[in-house]
Amino acid sequence: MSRGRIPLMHEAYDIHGVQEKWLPVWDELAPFRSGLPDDPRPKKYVLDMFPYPSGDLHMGHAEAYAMGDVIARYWVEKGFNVMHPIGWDSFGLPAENAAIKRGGDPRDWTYENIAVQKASMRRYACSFDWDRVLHTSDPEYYKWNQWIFLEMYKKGLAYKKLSPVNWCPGCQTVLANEQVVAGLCERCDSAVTKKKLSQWYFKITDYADRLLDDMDQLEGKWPEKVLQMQRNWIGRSSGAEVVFDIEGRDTPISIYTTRPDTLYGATFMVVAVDSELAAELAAGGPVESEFKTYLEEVKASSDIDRLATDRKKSGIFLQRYAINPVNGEKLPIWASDYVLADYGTGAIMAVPAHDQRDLDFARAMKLDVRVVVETGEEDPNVSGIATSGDGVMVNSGSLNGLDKAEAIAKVISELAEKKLGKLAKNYRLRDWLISRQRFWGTPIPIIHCPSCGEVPVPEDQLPVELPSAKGLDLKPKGTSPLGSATDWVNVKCPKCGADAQRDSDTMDTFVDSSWYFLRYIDPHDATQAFDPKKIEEWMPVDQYVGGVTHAILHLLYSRFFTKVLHDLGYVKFTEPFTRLLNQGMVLMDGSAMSKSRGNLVKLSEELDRHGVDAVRLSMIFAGPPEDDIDWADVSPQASVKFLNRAWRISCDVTSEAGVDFASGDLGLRKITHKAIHDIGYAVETFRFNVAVARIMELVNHTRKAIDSGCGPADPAVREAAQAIAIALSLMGPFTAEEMWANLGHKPGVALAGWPEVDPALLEEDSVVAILQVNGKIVDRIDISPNITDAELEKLGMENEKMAAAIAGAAIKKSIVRAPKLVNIVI
RNA sequence: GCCCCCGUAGUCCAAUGGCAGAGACAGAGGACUUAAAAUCCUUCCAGUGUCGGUUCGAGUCCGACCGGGGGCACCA
Repeated sequence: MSRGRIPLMHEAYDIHGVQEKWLPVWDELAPFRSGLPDDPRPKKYVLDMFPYPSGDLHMGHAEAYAMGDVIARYWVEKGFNVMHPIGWDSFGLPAENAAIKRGGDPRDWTYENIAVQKASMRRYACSFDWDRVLHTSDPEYYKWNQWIFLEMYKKGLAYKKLSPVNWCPGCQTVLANEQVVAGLCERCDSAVTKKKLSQWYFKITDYADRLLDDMDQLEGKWPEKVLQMQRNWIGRSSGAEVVFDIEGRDTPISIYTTRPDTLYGATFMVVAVDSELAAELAAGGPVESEFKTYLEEVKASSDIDRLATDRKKSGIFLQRYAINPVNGEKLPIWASDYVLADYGTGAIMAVPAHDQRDLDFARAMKLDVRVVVETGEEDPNVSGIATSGDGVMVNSGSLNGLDKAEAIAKVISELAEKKLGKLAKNYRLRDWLISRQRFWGTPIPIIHCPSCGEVPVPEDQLPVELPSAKGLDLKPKGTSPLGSATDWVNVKCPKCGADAQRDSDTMDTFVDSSWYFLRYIDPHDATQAFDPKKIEEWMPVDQYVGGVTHAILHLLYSRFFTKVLHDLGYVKFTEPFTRLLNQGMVLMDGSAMSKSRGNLVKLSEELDRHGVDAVRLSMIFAGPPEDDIDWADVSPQASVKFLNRAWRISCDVTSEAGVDFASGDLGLRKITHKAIHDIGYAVETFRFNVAVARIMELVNHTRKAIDSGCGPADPAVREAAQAIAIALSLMGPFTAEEMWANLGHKPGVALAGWPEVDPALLEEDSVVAILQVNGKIVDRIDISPNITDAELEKLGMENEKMAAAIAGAAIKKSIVRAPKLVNIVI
C-alpha cells in the first residue's frame, strides 16, 4: 500500500462543539474591533443595513450578513482597519401593534427582540464591531433626529402644510408617497385614501436635480437597476410652461407640456377636478352644482380605481374658455380626474391627436381632434390611436414643415418673446411627508403656541423624550396617541411662556435610518450627532450591503440627508455610499417565504441541523450575490461535506508551523498562489460563489497532493492548507478557526493576514494554444507562455493538422494572439 | 404604455470577443467494508431561448422576436 491511501481520518469534526468552543475565544479576542486609537491600518467602512427587530433573524438576514461578512472579513485579512458596525432600526409600527395586542409598552417587545437577534448574530459569527451598537429608539439616538429636524426647519427644509395626503385606514396614519404601492399601504395592504390634513414635510424636491445628477458618481459602483429605479422615481421631464388667457378671468393659467410643438393641435383644456383652480372656475357658473357632484364622486373613489388605466374617462365642461396663445383660438375648459392636481400646474392643454389620454377623453366627450404632426401613421380620428412619434409639422402656422425638435425650439422662443411661455422641468418626486399619528417614533420637536405659532424646542431641551406608554391608548384612531398624554403635551411656550402644546406626531422611521451610518462613527457622543472630524476619517461608506427592497426609499432619503448635511457644512461629501451591493432574496420553492404560504424555513432550525458554517457557505455558494436563492435548490449537506473535506486537509499536514514554503512542491505551490490570487479577485468583484469554487478546487488539488502526490509532509501542503483556512474564514469561520488550530497556530485566523501572492509562481511553464482555420479549431499545442506572435505563427504553420486543413489554399489573413491562438483565414 | 435586467447540461451556476465547463447538486459505476454510512476514485449529460447582423472568430457585441423577472405609470 502506498502511504496516504490508508484511510486515516474519516471522522467528521463536531460541528456544534466547534461553535461552542470558539465563540468565547472570539469574544475575548474581538478581532473586529475598529475603535482603537493609534490603529495604523488604513480604514475601510463596510456597512450592512441594520435590521428591524421583529422577532428572531430569518433566512434573509442570514444571507445578507453572510455577504457582508465575506467583504468585511476579506478586508481585515488584507490588512485594513475595517469598521463593520451593527445596530437596530427599532422604532416602528410592529412594536406598537404588538403592544396594542398584548398590552404593555412597545419598548419591552422591541428590546426583547433586539436581545434575541443580537444573540443570534453572535451565534452566526457576524464580524460586527460590538462596541458601536446603536438603537434608533434610544433617546441618545433620536435626540439627534430632532436636532437634524430643527436644522432643516431653520433652513425651510422642514415645513408644515395643509394638503391632501395618503391615508391608510388600516394603520390609521398618513403615509409617504413612497409607502403607497399600487394604491395599497405597503405595510397592511389596505386601500389608501386621500385626506386633507396639515402635515410635516421635508423638502426633498429642492434636491431633485442633484439626486438625479449626482448619480453619475455612482455609475458602475451601484447596481444599474437601483440607479434606474431612482431615476424613474424622481421622474424628471422637460418641456415648457405655456400661458393661456382665460375669458372672464384677470390672471391667465399656466399649463405644463412636454410637447409644446403640438400647441396648434390643442382643442381643449383640462384642469384637475380636485384642484383649487377647478373649483374657482366653476364657482358661480352655470355648472357649479354639477361640478360639485362630480368632485364628490371622484373623492369617494379609491386610489386603486384611479390607477386603473382602462378606466373610462369622465369629466365636466365648465362652460369657460381659454385662449390659445399661438392662434387665439377659444378652447373649452373641462375638469377631469385624469389630470393630477399636484403635478405641473394642475392644468393641461389637450392635444388629442398626439396624446392617447387626451384622445380617449376627446372621443368620450365628442371633442375635436386635430392632427398637427404628420407621422405617416393612420389618422387618430379613424384609428383611435394617438400618434405620439416624430414627424413633419402641419396646420401649425410658423411651425409647418419642421420636425419635433425644431418645432419645440421655435415655439418656445416665439412664446418667450411674448412672455407667454418658457422652458420648464417637472418631477414625479413629491416632498417627503414625515409626520405619523403613531406613538413609537421620534417626537417632532415643535411646540404650538396660540400667540407665537410654531416654536422649535430649544436645542438645550433636546431630546423631547417619549412619555411612558403606560395609561395611553395606543389604538389607532386617526390622531396621535401622544395627544392624550396630557402631562407631556401641555407645556409652556419657550418664547412667551404662555400655555402651549407639543406637536403630538412622531417622525416617519425612515428619518431614523437616513443618517444612522454617521452615528456609528461615535454612537455614544453626548455632545453632538457626529464629529465632523471623525466623519472625515471614515465616511463615505466604502461598501454598503443590503436588500434591493430599499432601492428607492431608504437609499434616496439617505442621499437626500447627506446632501442637506453637506449644504449645512457638516460633511464634505455629497454621496453617503460609495459602493452598493444588493443581495437577492431567499425563496423557497420559487416564492418568497411566508407563514401563510407554508414554505417558511426557520433559520435557527437550519443552523441546528447543518451548523453555522454550512448555512453561510450554502448561501454564498448558491449563486451570484444579487441573485435570489431558492433554498429548495440548495444543499447544506453538500456544504457540510465540503467543510469536512477542507478540515481533513488540516489534519493531514505533518510539517511544522513556520516551515519555509520555498522548498515545497512547485506544482502545488503554483496552484496555491493562483488560487489565492483568483479568490481575492473574485471577492473584490462580488463573485463570492466563484471564490468558493476556487477554494474547492484548491482543496481538491491539495487532497491529491497528500494522497498521491508530494505527500503530507511537503511544505507546499502546509502552504496550501493555510491558504485554505484563511480563505475559508470569509465564509466558514468556525471550520477555518479549527483548521488554523490544527495547523498549530494561535487564534484567530481572522487576523492571520491574506497570503502574499508570489508573481513568479503565477507564471505557467506551458500553456495550450489553439490553432484555428477560419475560426474552427484544428489542433491544440503546448507552448511557452512567453512565445512571440511570430514564433507562434511559425509553429502553427508547421503543424500537420493545420497544413491538412489549409490544404494548399491561399491564405487571406492570419490572426495571431500569442500565447493563445493562431487563426488562419483561407 | 414607458424603462431596466435575465434566458448556458436533469438542477444550481462558471467562462478579459478566442478550447462552451471552473465548482457543486442529482444520476451511474468502482475501491474500502461482513454490510451500511462516511471517505476516495471514475463517469454520463448541453452547443448557450429563436432568427438575423457585425467580426478572422459571438454564450459574450448589435437588432428583432419568444419566454421569465423587476421598476414606473391617466406625471401631460
